[in-house]
Amino acid sequence: MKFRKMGPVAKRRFKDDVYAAFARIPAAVANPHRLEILELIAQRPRTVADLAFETALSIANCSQHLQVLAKCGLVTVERRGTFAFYRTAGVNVHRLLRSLRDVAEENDLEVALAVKNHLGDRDAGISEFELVRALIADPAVALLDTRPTEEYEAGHLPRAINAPLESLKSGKLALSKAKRYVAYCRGPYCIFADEAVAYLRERGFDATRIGLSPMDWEAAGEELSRVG
Amino acid sequence: MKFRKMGPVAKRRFKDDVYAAFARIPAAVANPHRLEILELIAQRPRTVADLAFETALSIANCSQHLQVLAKCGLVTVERRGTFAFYRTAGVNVHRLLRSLRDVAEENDLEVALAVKNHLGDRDAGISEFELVRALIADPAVALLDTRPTEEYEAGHLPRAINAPLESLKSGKLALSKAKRYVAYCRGPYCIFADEAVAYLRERGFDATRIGLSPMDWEAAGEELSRVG
DNA sequence: CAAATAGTCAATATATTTCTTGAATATGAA
DNA sequence: TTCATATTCAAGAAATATATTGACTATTTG
Repeated sequence: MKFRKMGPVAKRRFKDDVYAAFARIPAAVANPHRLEILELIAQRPRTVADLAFETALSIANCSQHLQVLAKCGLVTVERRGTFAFYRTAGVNVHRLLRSLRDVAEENDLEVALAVKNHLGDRDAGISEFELVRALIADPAVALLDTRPTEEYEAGHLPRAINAPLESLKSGKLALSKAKRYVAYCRGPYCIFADEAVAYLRERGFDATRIGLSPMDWEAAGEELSRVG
Repeated sequence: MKFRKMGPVAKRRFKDDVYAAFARIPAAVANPHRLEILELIAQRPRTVADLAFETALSIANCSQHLQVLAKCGLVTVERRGTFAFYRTAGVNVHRLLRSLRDVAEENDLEVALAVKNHLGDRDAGISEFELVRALIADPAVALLDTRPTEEYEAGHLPRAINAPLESLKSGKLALSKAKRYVAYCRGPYCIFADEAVAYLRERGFDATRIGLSPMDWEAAGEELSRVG
């Protein structure tokens, strides 16, 4: 079948339909809880109960949010026994989250403000992406993945060491004052890396954070390292 | 000021604040009319009345939508006399629109369905982006920008000729059966290129469409040509 | 089989978003 | 100054989205 000519009224109806369908994707992402859920499962797949706990939502509510996301194809489910593991649908979803953050950072002062209100003048950190490659290559630098071990295992930056706060506190990690520590976590709005940097600095180590997350790294077309 | 430690309750409040602020951007884009408005002014700046006409909205309603977009920093206004010219805030906004479309195309069957319902099996066209560079370089190919002249003048693909439907119909453009015509317009959900291709094919020309728009081209970091 | 667990569904009250209407403002022209 | 034009503002009705509650289904365990 070929393209069919339309009068002006048909054209308007067509456009209305297209944009209505199209708008469902931003609508799915336009809820604070769903955004948080998305960023969580972008780190690694999770069950409904996991997500409900981490987001402080009721299980029913969380399940409903997940279904909204699934209906738009933003997340997929895999059922194993009575569990439902949700994961992001693909790298395009990560790219979408990334470009939302880019716009937020460039345009929306309120996000930055909300962060400042709580964090004070957060450590500006080493800039971004271009540098990360150099950091990975630099043997004087130790990259610290400050996320929970499960997320580290699901994919981390090359050469990064898993170093969640408890792990640092336990003293099991051998740290050196000669090294330069660069911490990252789930992204610029996550505080794991801040906590780790604060902890390390108090003890006299050279520590900085970067805002880049493994999700961003992958969205930019780079490979993540995995365990096992 | 440095990073300040937070208890679990403070952390939750912090996250709620961050994601609430963050979600305002997708919320602004989550309305069909605002999406259409954004895609229109991504082509070239427009006045409120222009946009109201093109989207078939009342002027007051359109103005309100524009203010929602402006409040998130997605669009900017420039006032000249009694006119208000709205334009997209920058290339990040274009990238956001692009990644929404990517997700839509990959995941959301309904958009594709809405398109199919109205267009029939639309001409699949030559694939995408990678090819466009080759097309631009190929002297046997004539790139047709089928958008209105004002949009063409605001920025078009290198070597493209402005060829809105009326212009083709008027016969003022010298066309050759030896050429291969490749048409584009505002993007995959716009029908200008379809109309041009249909018109040319009826008359025995070799014509195809591509879905790529000048906006995408720019979002990918390429330069647009401008008149004047 | 019954009980426990993980998740989903359905109904409803609440909150938010959207469109319409008509008035208000602000600029430029006569 | 007066008028017309382009846009914005404000209030309210209608439509939509959200969180809560409690019931429901399906799978595993005893």
